[in-house]
Amino acid sequence: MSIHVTLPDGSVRTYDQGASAMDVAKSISEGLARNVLSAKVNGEVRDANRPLPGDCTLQLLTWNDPEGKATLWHSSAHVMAEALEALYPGIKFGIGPPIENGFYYDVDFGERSIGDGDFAAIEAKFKEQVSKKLTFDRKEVSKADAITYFTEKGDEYKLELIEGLLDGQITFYTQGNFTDLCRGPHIPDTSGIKAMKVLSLAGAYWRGDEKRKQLTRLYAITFPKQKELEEYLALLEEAKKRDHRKLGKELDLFTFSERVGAGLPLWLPKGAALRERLINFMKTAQEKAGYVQVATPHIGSKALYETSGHWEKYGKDSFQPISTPQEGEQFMLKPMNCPHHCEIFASRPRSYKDLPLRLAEFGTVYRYEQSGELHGLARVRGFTQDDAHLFCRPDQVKEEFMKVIDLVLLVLRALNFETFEVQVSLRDKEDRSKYIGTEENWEKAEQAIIEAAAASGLKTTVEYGEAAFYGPKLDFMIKDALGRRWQLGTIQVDYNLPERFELEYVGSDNGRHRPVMIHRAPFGSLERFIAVIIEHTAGRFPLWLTPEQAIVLPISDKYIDAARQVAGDLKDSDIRASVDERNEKIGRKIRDAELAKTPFMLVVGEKEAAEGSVSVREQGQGDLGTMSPKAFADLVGDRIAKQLGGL
RNA sequence: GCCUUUGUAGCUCAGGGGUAGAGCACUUCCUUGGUAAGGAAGAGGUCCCGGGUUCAAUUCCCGGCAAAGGCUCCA
Repeated sequence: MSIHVTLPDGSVRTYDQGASAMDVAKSISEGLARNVLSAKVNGEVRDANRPLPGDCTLQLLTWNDPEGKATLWHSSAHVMAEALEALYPGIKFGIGPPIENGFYYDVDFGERSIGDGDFAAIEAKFKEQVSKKLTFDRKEVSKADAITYFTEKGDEYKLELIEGLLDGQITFYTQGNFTDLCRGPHIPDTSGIKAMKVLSLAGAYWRGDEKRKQLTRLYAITFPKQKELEEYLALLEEAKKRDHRKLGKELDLFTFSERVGAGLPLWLPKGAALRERLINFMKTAQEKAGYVQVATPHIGSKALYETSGHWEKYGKDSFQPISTPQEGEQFMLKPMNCPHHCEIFASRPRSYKDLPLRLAEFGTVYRYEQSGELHGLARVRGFTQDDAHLFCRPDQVKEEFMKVIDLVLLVLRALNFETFEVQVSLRDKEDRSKYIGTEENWEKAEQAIIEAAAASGLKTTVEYGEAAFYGPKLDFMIKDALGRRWQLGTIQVDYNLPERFELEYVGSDNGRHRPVMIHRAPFGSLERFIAVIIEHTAGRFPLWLTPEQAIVLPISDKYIDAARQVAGDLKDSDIRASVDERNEKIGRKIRDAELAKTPFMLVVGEKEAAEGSVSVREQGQGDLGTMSPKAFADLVGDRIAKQLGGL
């Protein structure tokens, strides 16, 4: 009997019954066989040395395939577990999956406490195990046997996992002295692992549940080459340099104060000015799109949030109400602007002719975040949204939604964000208790979003369970320097708040109708948005946004007056410029301006002072030659116009 | 909130039971220099806060506060 194996290039090869993916690899080349980590057989990732099931399609997986990497890392997790068990007998294991960059294993160390001082020993033991060229042996076991094994071992976590599995589908893998409950697949043997590093350690609740025991999670990563590990560590270092918390300090944009409180950013003059420019940019774009600005207070009566449903949903987990001293009235720091805006809509009768009504406000809101969740500007307790609420007729929803998508794309383009993900966030498929509103309205809202996104030609992914409690969302996500994903802009369709606030307009039929609300914030929060811009640009902001667009550098203090004249001329052309009047050589001034990431340096010496010109140098680019201040101003103006896309 | 780590000059960090250290930044002086660091001198600290141990604590212990990584990746 022989079997036919179809390879990715479409070629078909014939092998004896019982041949493995590894046999196929060997028949192609020894080099390939050495690099095979696992194999995709009929779309399923399996051990490379398992016999093929018969005629099949086969893709050999190596380090160059995401699944290949995952296999190596998963196997590495087993080896790390073995190393840990050898070092710390009696410990218990949770789960140990591969992740985006490496793998982790959750371990119950019992009374023992592990710190990063223990990493070296773990790495050494790991290398010792790996050098034995251990193989991973797969074994199918009955549920009863599996339970017996881990009962004897005393590992209640594995037992709990087994409980959730079906008899007949349980497999163990053994390498060296370590046997683990595992679906697999694994790499042929450990010789492919050449470099390993324990990266960090963290507490992680068993099964992600805060109420259950906290295990110790060890993050680590392995590579088939030592050099790749070094490159990866260098990459992490590089990412640290882009960290917005570090750059924000270096660029004098913002700070935090213990005395003011955690998660409450203080904007320094340069940062505040940058924020202001973002706000003005958005205001201009919104005015063109038919929005009107409103302004509302930072607090609102508790009753307002009882009406909106926020109190019931978030009351316990938000800043608690503040009370008036005499009457004991209760007010909340506002966590959202929408209830206030609903009341503005309700302040007088509305006609269908008034719709859509687009109320915009740069509203500062306050949300309690657990102390451990705070993160620079990206997660804070007080932040400003570029918020707006569009009240429209049901027949206008799709068009309005699409207009908002256009606005978000305009913003992303002006800030050079080329890569972002768009996520359609819908309700949890099973648990609907988290949401308010009728099934019918949710259906309508979800449909509206899906259709509008499709009509705008956006590539989207759908996530269930990510919707807001009052409606589905379209979220724009960006990755930061460390690869963490942040939600920026968001657009949400909401049929519920208009109902809770009993909002109405008079239709052309002279009857009363309920408007639909669209919540939207292209930046999301200004704080988080600025954090992401900082990391995305490594502090080299777009010219229109940057705090200082040009710095004038006199060659010596004989030319300070000429330099001041130039700076004055530039100011008249609305260019932000200052003069470096320090008693330093030109080389030093240039170096400092380069490091400060000032986009343009204008050198003024004897020649320039005499002819009223400037010698222009662009940050990171070098000398652009001599020109008049006017010509330079035009150059800056042109670049900005291009960036802003005509706004 | 919980786990691990950290907190020393404006910044980055070294140190260590008994006068507190470096580099950069800052101030003053010298230098007037043409596209990435000119020279010299000087000033600068509640060693996060509170308690304990000790003859003596910035250092060791306990408790706070703040910051970092994680608690979402499901055999």
